[in-house]
Amino acid sequence: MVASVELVAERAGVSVSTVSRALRSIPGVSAATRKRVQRAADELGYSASPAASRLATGRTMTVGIVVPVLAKWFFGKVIGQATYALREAGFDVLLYELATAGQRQRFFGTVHLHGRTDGVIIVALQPSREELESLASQGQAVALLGAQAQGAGSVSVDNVGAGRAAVRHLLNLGHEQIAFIGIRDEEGSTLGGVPPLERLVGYREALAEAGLTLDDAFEQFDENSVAGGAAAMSRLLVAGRPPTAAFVASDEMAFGVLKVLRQAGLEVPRDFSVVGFDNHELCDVVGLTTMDHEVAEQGQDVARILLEIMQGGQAANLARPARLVVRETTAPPRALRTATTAPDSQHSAGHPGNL
Amino acid sequence: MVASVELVAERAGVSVSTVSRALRSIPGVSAATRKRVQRAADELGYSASPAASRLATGRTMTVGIVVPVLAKWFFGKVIGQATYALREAGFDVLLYELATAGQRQRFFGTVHLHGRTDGVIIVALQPSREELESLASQGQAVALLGAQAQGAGSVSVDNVGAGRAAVRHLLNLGHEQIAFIGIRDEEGSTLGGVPPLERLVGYREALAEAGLTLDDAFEQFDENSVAGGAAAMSRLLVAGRPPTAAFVASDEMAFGVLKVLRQAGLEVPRDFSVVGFDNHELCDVVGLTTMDHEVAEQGQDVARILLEIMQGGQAANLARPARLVVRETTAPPRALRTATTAPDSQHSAGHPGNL
DNA sequence: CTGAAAGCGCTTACAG
DNA sequence: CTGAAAGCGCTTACAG
Repeated sequence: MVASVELVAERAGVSVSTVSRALRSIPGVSAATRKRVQRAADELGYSASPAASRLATGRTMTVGIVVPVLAKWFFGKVIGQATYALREAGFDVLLYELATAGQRQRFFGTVHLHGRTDGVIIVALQPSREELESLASQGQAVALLGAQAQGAGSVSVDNVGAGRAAVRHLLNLGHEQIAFIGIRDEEGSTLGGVPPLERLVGYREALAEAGLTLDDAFEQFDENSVAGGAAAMSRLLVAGRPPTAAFVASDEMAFGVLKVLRQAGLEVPRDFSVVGFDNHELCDVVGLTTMDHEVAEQGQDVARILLEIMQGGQAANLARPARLVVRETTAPPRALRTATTAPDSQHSAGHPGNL
Repeated sequence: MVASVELVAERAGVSVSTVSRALRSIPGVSAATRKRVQRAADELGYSASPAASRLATGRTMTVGIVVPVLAKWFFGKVIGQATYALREAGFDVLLYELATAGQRQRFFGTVHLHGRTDGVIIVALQPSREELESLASQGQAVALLGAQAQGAGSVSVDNVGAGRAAVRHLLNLGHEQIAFIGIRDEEGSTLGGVPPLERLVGYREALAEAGLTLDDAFEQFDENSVAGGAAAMSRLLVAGRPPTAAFVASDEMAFGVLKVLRQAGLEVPRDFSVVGFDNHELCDVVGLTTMDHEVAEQGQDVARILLEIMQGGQAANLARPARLVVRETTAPPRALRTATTAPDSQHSAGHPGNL
């Protein structure tokens, strides 16, 4: 049902070599012939067999995108943006979801990409040296998002700085009992990537700089989801000395935090402040204060960087900014507020505390 | 860097034909030889060149997934589930985002899939007869999610019935001024698919059955996003005769509706009820009452159906259920409530109405 | 059960 | 500027 070069050559009255050259805009074909070939190809609805060209050239014009999970806003956004940029450049994209350590092992332990893709974008996964070597031996160009590695391009965010900024915002509001809710990696794998860990470092740095002591009980980890955030917050609620605010390493977890807080009868930000991370598209709906790190741009950047590598360019390493987006989930802690705000404050000192 | 059949054949001391047969578990190879070949292949880290096998067999062991947009929960969920099922069956997945009418035209107007995929899953897009013919001429098996067509497998939901159920819930609570907020298709294309239209039909049917008259001003359409829902709700707020409830065709739009309501000082569900559609993972966070239609299952089903077709089976057409999930955004309308609830109702009849 | 050889449909030196 | 031919790395009748 689909034409071949021979058909086109016959119809245009030239050899297959000429058809091949004419259609791929290779110099050394007269304008007239080129036009004739083009028309014949159009009339036949011809499109070169990808398998045959790949076999002949060794190039696949396809890129792989590897993510730890598909059904999350962050990854959907990144994939969407990267895919768009890749398609513009004429590349197809093959999708790989590595949700478990087992899948990850199988993916890197097998030669699968060779002959399927020319390069691969790895999102939120820190590949080991062996994994990187496997990719290299398969002839893959590689670009990382949210990680860095020798020989690979990358785009990342200063997560330590961003974490510190988030906590500083809370400190500046007067909070001193600040918790951290982070992403727990599944079964010891690094599926969640390193950024979550860096955010914890930023949290600790900010507290240390403020002269506050760290409290293990204030650092809670759980799976990166609404349920995970809710579970972590629930643990904080029963702590001996309850926090008045929390920096949550992902917006989705922060949504869960907000939910638990509401269920516990605590009003945000009156009774508790929370700042998230990502600037998820639904932050606006719940008014979540968060750290924005331009996810869409990261997706485009990582695609551009991979494209450059595949064209023989240098493997660029890009650092992207993060910034605080203040909405409605942060405010001074209640104790402080009653002391500093106007005397006619509606929150009397005798207000029954919920925490 | 990657071994070829010849290398393996040499190492195992057999011909390439035998290697090929042994590795693909084709009968007619002695157990001993098979074992020897397998070992040689393992030692060399051999994996058949996909380009070469595709050229020789005509099969790609790859499936395409086409969605109107990637960065949305619904599509991420569907893709994730379908991808998992496909991978289990040994297929790779190629991703295509058709966000604009132009992209759609280019995709179907060109022979692109031929030689790249054996079949394609099309999500939330109603392909025309020409588009279907193009896919068929390219040798593609096709399965639809959220649409139906001659010769294609499909999984869909009774959207008319689901829409009717959603509205009936509102009617049963006593609402009589019920609005519909739907998805507006971009520039006359059917990128949004038919389900949103069917939900409108269900809405109208329910109202008609209840003996209520339809009001054009109560039917608002906008883009399928938080912003779109917010814009549509804003239009409803300035209507001459304001509604007391709305059935919103997607949860994301419903989130926008909730946001506008809150900004307008209206309390949900006290002043206004809303029921969404999808059972988005974040419904739980905001307490949105919605219609669940088992999105994950739909993703698995459509993959299974495509797999069956590619194995030469019948193109199955599956209908899936939808059900109401009551949370916290629906209640009787205020007027009714003050009249029917206990006399000591805290909402006095004289309460200043916001709508 | 195993091997030699043709063929899948392109691309690309090599000649002219 | 154009064409004949080899080659990319598999698979699969066809013989044996």
